[in-house]
Amino acid sequence: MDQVNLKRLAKELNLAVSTVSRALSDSYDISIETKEKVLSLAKKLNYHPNPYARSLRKRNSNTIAIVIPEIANNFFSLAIGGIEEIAQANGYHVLIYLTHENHQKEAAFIRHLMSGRVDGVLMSLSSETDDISHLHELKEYNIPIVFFDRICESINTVKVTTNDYESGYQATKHLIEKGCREIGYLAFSKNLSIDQKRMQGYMDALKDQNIPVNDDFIIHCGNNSEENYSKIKSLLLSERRPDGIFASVEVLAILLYEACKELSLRIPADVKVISFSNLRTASLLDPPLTTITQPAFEIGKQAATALFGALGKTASELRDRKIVLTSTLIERESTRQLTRDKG
Amino acid sequence: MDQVNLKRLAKELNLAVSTVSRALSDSYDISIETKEKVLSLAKKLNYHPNPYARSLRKRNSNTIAIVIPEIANNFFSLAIGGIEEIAQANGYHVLIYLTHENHQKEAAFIRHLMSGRVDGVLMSLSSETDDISHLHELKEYNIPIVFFDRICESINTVKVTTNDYESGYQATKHLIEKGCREIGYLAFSKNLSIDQKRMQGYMDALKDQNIPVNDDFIIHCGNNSEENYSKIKSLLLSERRPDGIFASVEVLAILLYEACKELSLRIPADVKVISFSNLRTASLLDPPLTTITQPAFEIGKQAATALFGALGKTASELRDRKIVLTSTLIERESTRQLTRDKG
DNA sequence: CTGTTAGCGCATTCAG
DNA sequence: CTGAATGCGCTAACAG
Repeated sequence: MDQVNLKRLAKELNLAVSTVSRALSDSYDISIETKEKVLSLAKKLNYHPNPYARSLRKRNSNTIAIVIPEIANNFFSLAIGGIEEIAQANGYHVLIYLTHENHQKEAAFIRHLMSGRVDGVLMSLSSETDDISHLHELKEYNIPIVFFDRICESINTVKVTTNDYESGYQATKHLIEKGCREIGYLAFSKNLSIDQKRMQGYMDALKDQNIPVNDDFIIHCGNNSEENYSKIKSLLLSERRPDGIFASVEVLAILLYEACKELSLRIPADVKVISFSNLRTASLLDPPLTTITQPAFEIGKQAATALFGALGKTASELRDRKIVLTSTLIERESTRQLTRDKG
Repeated sequence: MDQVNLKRLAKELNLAVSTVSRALSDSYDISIETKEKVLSLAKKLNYHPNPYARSLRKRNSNTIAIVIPEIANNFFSLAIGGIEEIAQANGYHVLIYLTHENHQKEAAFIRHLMSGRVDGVLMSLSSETDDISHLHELKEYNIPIVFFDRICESINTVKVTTNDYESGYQATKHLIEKGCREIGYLAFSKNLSIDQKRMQGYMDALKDQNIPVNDDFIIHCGNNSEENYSKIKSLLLSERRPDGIFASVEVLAILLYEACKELSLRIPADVKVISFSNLRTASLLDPPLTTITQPAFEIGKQAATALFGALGKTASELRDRKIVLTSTLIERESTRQLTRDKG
């Protein structure tokens, strides 16, 4: 089947290519009759404008990129859903790039995006990233970027997060109020400001209650799940085992649960747990997991909305600002006692 | 900053545009010296070829599309991860389109993709889709499509699934072996062949054990979570409550757990549950969920690999065939008794 | 080994 | 209201 393009339509209708083009874009100076003729033929021949020709000509792509560490993660899946919804509503296409927490890949993706493939970028930093020259370069190309969750503080743009410091403070305070005095913290990455803030909240909450910070209780995890698991086990097996643990990210809470199970430690009798998490099954866990839940979908939507707000504009409409959404502490009490009594 | 393109490089080096182009693509008939000159200037000026100009010229996009119902779903997240890995390895870009189980959206996306925006499509059908004319149209445009999981039987192409019939049979047999005689089935969509097959496995397993199929035990769920929840509750409250339930998809298992909790029904004492599921926390649920786990990541990889195998080729290399991966029945026994004894 | 020429399909100026 | 001409940035055929 021959390509059906403007030239083809024009020939069949004895019109100029430019006329057909304008008719299809509903230009005001085309007669209604020719518009109808053009449109009906276009529909009949199943005409689809070539997006790459259009992008080349118009110097925009109607496409954005999402650059994130991983996707098999409740937070990011939900956020992508929010982004995609806004993108769809704006007629935009969404490219997705997974860095797998790898700085090299992240830099390569970002550098590629300087080619003009996308009109804007939505990004969450990889945990490995400490050098951010690639991000500065992208800015020089005038490609707008909006950060969400794992933001980059030192780039001037819109950053969408939750109230990480306050949440960390609140989580720790929650454990203290539950009677914990020896509270562990499972850290995820020194590079990420979200983790720094959550940890700062943790430390300040301890200080405010005159509980000394014990560095042995702060476990620095990384991207190796096996290693994280054994570090967590070590913590649980240490002489002075914590009576409460705050996991800064969901995946560490899951490992913690697994480790407790392996070691036959009871949650919350032996150790109380709270975690940042968007687990849908948090209330069904054994025992239920008390979480700091982020409005992930909304974060995606806000980030995308901020980006699209800047796309049409002239200057960098993305003036440096933070959009801070509020996460929710959801306490989930075990119903097991209840069930057992009934059983 | 002025655009840096081939013309610019050519001018600065007093070369023809075509020479620069060939030097950059490492053509064999360019002298090493000019190649080096070109490459060093390109690097110095931070040259990035315009992907849309290239796509327009070369009539390919180095891009594929993933069209799926949703993303906040363990199966699809994992599958996307697999797809993305293969795409990255092949230097391809990945566009993502979420249909939200909506047939209209699905058809609109597919029709848009006839424009040539992508070189191929990876797809999982929306549960609403019964009319598949859009898929036939896409085929006419010679855009290869590979289905995974929620395949479309009547389109001739590669289809990647798990052994759904056998898994359904096995799951049901498992419940029977556990002593269940009144086994419910939570169906997800009449349109989807995976559900039909799982259900057929369920029915055949019952028949083989001379257990009559009770239509009241087959609950047809949809895309409305509230409704599904109340249907599940009705099942659990029915006079002749099932003693075992097979959930055909993960989300229904979660609802089932929640309903049991609300009704203070004990799993597995009152009702045993098995489900298709890729929940990472299956073993941490209360009680642990016995699952049929699909190799979701591998499914994504296989689907992508099949698609890329066809991209370079001349004719439709996607001859009609099925790739069937094997899902795993993972039985998870409650350890609660154990824990309680120790406590 | 390198330059010239000719489009890919589209949108947009400039003429009528 | 419509047509002719131009070029977005790139690749590829054809010369030399």
